[in-house]
Amino acid sequence: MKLSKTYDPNTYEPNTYALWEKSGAFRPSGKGKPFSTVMPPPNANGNLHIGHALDLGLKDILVRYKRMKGFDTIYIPGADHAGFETWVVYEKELQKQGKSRFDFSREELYGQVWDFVEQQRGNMELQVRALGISASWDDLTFTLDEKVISTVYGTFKKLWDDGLIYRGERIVNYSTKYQTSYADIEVDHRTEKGALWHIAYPALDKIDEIVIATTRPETLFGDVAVAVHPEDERYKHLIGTRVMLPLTGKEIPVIADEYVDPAYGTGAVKITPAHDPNDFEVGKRHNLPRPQVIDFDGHMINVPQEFIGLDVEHARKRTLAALRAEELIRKEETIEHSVGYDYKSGLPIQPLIKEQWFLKIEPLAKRALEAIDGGEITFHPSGKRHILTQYLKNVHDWNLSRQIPWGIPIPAFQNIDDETDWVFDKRVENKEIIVNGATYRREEDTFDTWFSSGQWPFITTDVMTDGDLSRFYPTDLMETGTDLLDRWIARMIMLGLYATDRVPFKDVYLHGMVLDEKSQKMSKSKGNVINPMDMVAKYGSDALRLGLVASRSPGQNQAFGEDRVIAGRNFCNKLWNIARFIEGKLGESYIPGEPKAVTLADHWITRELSEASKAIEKGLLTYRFAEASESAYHAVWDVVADWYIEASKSQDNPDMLAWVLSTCLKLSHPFAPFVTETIWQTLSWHDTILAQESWPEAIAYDDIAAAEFTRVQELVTEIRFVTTGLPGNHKYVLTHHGDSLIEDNKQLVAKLAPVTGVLEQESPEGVRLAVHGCEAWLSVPSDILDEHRVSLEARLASTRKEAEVLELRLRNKGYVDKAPPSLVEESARQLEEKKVLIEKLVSELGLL
RNA sequence: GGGCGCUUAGCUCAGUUGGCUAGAGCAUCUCGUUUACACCGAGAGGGUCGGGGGUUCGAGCCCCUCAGCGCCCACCA
Repeated sequence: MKLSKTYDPNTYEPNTYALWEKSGAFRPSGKGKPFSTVMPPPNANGNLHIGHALDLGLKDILVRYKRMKGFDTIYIPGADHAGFETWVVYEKELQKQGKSRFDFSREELYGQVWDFVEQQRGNMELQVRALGISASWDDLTFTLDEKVISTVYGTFKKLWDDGLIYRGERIVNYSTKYQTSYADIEVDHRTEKGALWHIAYPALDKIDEIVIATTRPETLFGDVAVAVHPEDERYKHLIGTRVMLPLTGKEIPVIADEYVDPAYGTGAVKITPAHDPNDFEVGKRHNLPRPQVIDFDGHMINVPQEFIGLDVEHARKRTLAALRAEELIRKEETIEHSVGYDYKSGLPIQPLIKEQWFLKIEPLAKRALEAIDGGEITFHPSGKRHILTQYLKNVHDWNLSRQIPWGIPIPAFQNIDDETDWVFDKRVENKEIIVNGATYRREEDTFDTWFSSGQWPFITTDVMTDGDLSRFYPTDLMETGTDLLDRWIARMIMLGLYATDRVPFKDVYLHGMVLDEKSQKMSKSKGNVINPMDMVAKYGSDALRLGLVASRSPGQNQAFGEDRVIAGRNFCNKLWNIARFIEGKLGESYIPGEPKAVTLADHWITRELSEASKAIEKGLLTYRFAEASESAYHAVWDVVADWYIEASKSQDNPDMLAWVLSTCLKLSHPFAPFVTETIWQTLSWHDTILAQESWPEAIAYDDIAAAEFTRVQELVTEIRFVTTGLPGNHKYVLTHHGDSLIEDNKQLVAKLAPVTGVLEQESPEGVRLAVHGCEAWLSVPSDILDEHRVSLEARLASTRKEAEVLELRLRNKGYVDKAPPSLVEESARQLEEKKVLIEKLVSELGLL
């Protein structure tokens, strides 16, 4: 097959992927030790972003490597219904149509979103393929698949039976825009400047007063008490008395509670149980009522007429104005405080009381901590472990309820005659069910998406039903973004341990965010988002993968450099041209024989590729992807292309050439799957699939011959250095005085180095080459030798300095006594080499 | 209020049990159409590893300290 001059990825990638799929290359082989990883399911109706390309690509590198190493390998793909995210998108669609969620029943909405998602579901999966991800598509799991729902219900039932699920009225983080509650973790806390108002609440005697401090004056209508610290001398006399709640004519008690910090504000706090989590707790302790004054849509209720219906912001202004009019504001100070925002809408989160389903997290968190502390899970980078344990130590009960229709319905029913009587039942397609003669009405809320995602590893491997894939659990690797550490990783560990008694994965690898070229976070609003598919179209899928992986360390956010993608593209082209050269050399009718190292270059390349293979494996097994890919890059480019191919032009060995090519392809395959497979398919001497080939085996070589080649390299490099340093673009004759290495490798040297010939002479003349391993001269005429003197002198000076450093080191008793002997030997050897060079340089300068 | 991370060549970054004469890609300079590749080849320049102190035979790597950036967590009104 004739290959074009440059590799054009777009011509080959789709066909190559189709070949893989058709041949079943990505299905687990059923042979060997299992190796598994699970894809963090991308949003089914979304598009992949650059972070996905990194995320999916890193795992794929390892998966492809393990497959080649003979593991029974599976990469389980997924698609996420992305409950809330998708719902927000769909609700916008509804708005465009002039409709709202209240126009439909839950079933209708669910059906509509299902169709909406179904329409564009293919995109994401096509994009994953375009990235060359070797996923086992037959095992694709969508987060609303039957098996997901049944497993989630099974876990919920177990939690319910174990008394870990409870329904409670609590302060929840509520998005008034999207009309649903959030988990703590979904609230975006921002530190900002705000005002702290000191407001006087008059005592009943109208003479005394108590001044409270608040950032939220509009909630005073919901106040049920003023709290002070029990030991606070300033207020002790007021404890137990009543004060007037401004603007309302209500009387509220002054109570004592340890929660109050006497040093903050005025040391007196208004207590609003319905709109502040702390106040809620105080209210509970003191058995206070909890009137709600802000409604779920963010407007004022149960307040004096003039405030009814105002949104929070206006209510605040009007309340302050009214207080000012009554001269009750004593002070206004500016403070820094933290405000919770809706991460989606950017509006403030309202703490509101709502009855929700909660999961008692403590026992689960405790068990997760034990597993982590017991070393059952390894983290890369290891430091992230502490972030997780810190989270697990402080985590609060998890609110599982979401008031959105797009999700897994909570399988609970409420007795219509007894609102405290709830039963677990999976018949969620019914609005009402009869149990023991009583009618129960269905819960309308759905689960937080993370409740099902948190069970992903054991759902996708069918552990609970002991299915075919259960051998892949626990999975070997969980690789995802650092941002998902608590919201996802923590929950998978907790729920995995709870449901299966085993950790869901052995290793966690966390990558950092892919930032834009200027190290800024990518965001739609900044317009700096890089679409991975654009990169694939421009440079090819492999180039993108190589570019993303290069020089990237775990857990570290890092800028995206198109430079690196270009370097990746060039690497693919390099491979392509190595193949063109070798295939051209071998011809269409080549029949492979046993590769056997014959020439010095053969021995050397065998050694180099065997070392490269080891370096790549070591890199991959320690999750140092960048180092591994660099090893492959270096082996292909600097070793094979720059030296071996060139050397083969003077002495070739077809079977070795074929072996070198296939070894290059195998070693590079995890990092550049498309181009390597494409080339593999052009090889005339076999019809296998590279993705299913085994990792290269080392072949025998002679150490001495390999070392001799490196001496030839040193000689060649020196000739090149000297020649380019001289004026004019002349080539010279290389002469020597019975040096067998040079004499035996005349043609090789002449091929690699810019010389007009290699001659053996009785008394060689010209520049004596400062090379350690051999004795040679370059026939430079004396009139241009002077030009060489300057560089020679510089060379001598720096070599002397280096020798001096080595000498000092070896004279240092501490070094000789304490450093490892091999290191001392190495230094001594280096010093000897330097001395030889100095001697040569000195004699050369003397000749000039 | 807690925790984490970063500061290494012009740019983006590697550098994990301390042994480095500190690397890569891109950029720069010089030369080059040699039977694959200009998405190329050969060669070169460029860094007191943020500042200061310490431990050590030896520190980019460990400890202390200062400075500058960034991120995460948190129910103090």
